[in-house]
Amino acid sequence: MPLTLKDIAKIAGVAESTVSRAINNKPGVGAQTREKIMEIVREHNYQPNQLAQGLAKRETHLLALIVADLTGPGYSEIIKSMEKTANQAGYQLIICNTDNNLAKEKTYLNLVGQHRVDGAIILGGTLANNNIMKLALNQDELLVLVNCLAEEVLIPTVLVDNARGGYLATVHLLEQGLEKIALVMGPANDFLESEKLNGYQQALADYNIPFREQLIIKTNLSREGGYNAFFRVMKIDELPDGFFVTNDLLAIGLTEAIKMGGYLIPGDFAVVGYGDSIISAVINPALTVVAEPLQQLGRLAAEYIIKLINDQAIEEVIRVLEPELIIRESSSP
Amino acid sequence: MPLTLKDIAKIAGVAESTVSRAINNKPGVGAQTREKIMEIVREHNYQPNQLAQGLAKRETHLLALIVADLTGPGYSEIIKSMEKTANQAGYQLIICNTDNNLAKEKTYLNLVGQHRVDGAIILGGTLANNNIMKLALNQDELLVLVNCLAEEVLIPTVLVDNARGGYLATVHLLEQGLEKIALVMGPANDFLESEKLNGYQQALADYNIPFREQLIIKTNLSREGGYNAFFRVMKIDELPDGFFVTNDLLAIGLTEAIKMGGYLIPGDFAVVGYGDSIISAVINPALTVVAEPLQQLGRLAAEYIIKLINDQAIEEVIRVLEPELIIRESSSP
DNA sequence: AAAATCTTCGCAAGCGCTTGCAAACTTGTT
DNA sequence: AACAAGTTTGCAAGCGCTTGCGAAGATTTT
Repeated sequence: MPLTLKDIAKIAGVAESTVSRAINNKPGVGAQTREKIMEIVREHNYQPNQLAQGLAKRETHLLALIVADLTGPGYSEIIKSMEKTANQAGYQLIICNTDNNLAKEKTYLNLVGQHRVDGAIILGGTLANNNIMKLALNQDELLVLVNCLAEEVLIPTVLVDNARGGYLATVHLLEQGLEKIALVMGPANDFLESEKLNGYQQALADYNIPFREQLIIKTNLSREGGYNAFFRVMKIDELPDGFFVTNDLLAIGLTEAIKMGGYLIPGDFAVVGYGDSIISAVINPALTVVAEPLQQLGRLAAEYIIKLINDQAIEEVIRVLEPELIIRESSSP
Repeated sequence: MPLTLKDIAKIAGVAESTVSRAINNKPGVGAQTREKIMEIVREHNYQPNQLAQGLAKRETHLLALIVADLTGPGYSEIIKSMEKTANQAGYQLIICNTDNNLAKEKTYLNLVGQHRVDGAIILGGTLANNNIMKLALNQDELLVLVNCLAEEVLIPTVLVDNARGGYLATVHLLEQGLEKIALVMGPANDFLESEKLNGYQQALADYNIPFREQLIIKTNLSREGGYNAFFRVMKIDELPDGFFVTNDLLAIGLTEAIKMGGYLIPGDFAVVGYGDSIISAVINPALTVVAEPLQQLGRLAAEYIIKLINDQAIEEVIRVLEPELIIRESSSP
């Protein structure tokens, strides 16, 4: 059984309140009394019971990390840096994997409302927007969004400029002299995906290349999706000379299909992927990709939520991070 | 401000204790009283404050997931299934990434001792053994180990039979008629690695192939490690005809080196990897691997710790799961 | 040296819940 | 009709901590 405040007070020969004030660096304790108490605390390795502390102060120092699928691309990296930042500020992360299950989602979002956690971070994906909204409308629910965006309601968010990413990728291909660039993407109702499309279009416009609807292949974000996309594209009248693929799995499938078709990358088709997972680096040929600042994403999210909890101002409610182009073999001239 | 027990009691016109008993399905509440209370609870969507509940019952329904590096291979998969299982039993996982930092490790392990969490799961890696021991010696610290093993002290553990994995991989290569099988592995002081070596040796013995120390390449578990391993092996007098690689990253590096050297897989060298990450499937050629039952690992770990918490017996203190061989191109005849 | 001010400290209530115990109420038995 | 036995409910203490407020002590002021 761990020591309690009472025990420390008894040992030190002072009242519990004095010990409490000493430990929490609050005024109202004499210098030598404080030192004596701290000495005893150190000696006995006393650590206050967070439950009791939380109950009294109405805070848990817990953060809910709500994510549809923990195994998402780059998520471990993001989460790792999130945990680190949170931890340094004295917070712990609790995992809430929703599996895209509406009920679980709701339960988890409730954690905040029920004062079980001090705040929540929603990471990526298709978390039901109305759930979020309902939560957000309860004024004091603290919430930060990472790599996703809420509609109709303003919630502190940190995300990557996917339009910029799409732009970078497309421009890179255009700069290689390619003009018929196919875009293989996921469902366009996903904000992240549609932004990439925007960037793609912007790039074409800047280079005076006409946009051709045919070259946009929407499929599901999977390996098969990528695989099939290639054969779908091969059916159109004028073949593309380059591919911009918005997702890792898609890229894998696509490159497999290309090779299967007996074509060479980058000889016949240049390919640019999205997301600097290890996969894109080991695939053959190594993929040129738009890389997202994963660590920064995680760190900022943690910083944001902690600031919110402490009633500190946030610089930018929607913080947009710049992606970066990593050039490898799959797009060399 | 959420409703409290008191509020519900007032609405129902009964004492708090009655409400508490009704909610917790305890005896001593009349049927219609109970129903009436539950009705009100539902209607107001009341959820007890876990902090207060925890304080009174001395339990938090929190589990610490202690892991050296969250981004480890297959960990997201394990964690996902762990979270699911824990959650179904009413527990939440809190992330504790130690970064192999001894101080953090200690702090996190303390969470258990300080009654901040009801139990802890240590996942993989090189968590300092003496830390664990010290913790384990405190009788009532609840701890489960996943994919690692404690020395000198018996702690409930669930892990994969790596010796079996090594055996399967090696036998598979032997069955292809290969006789000079190199083993590329991580540091042998890692129990997981040394077990694979044991399996390898056992397989050789069963097939009457002499063990040759030269063919064992110990390196660090990284891509470069794998890359360099190949060139180290090429210096020995008699070249191998097959490789058993104990790790994903290692396998990537090794295959790169092999291709770089102008050799073919599986033509010149057959390769078998370990751990069925997506990487092994997308690499060229697709890797034959020993796959670990990741989901089961996570689920069992959660089940174990929850059983411990509830003072239930555990079938086997050390639960060993069977790996499985997935045959792909890299080892075809 | 007494009064006024500041500092240091302890008392006690409260955070929201659980639980042992006794009071009140049922029901069954003779 | 009276009592035993069982059931249902409420009282109150306690989990370990924080914090407002007043008491005591130390320090300064006139």
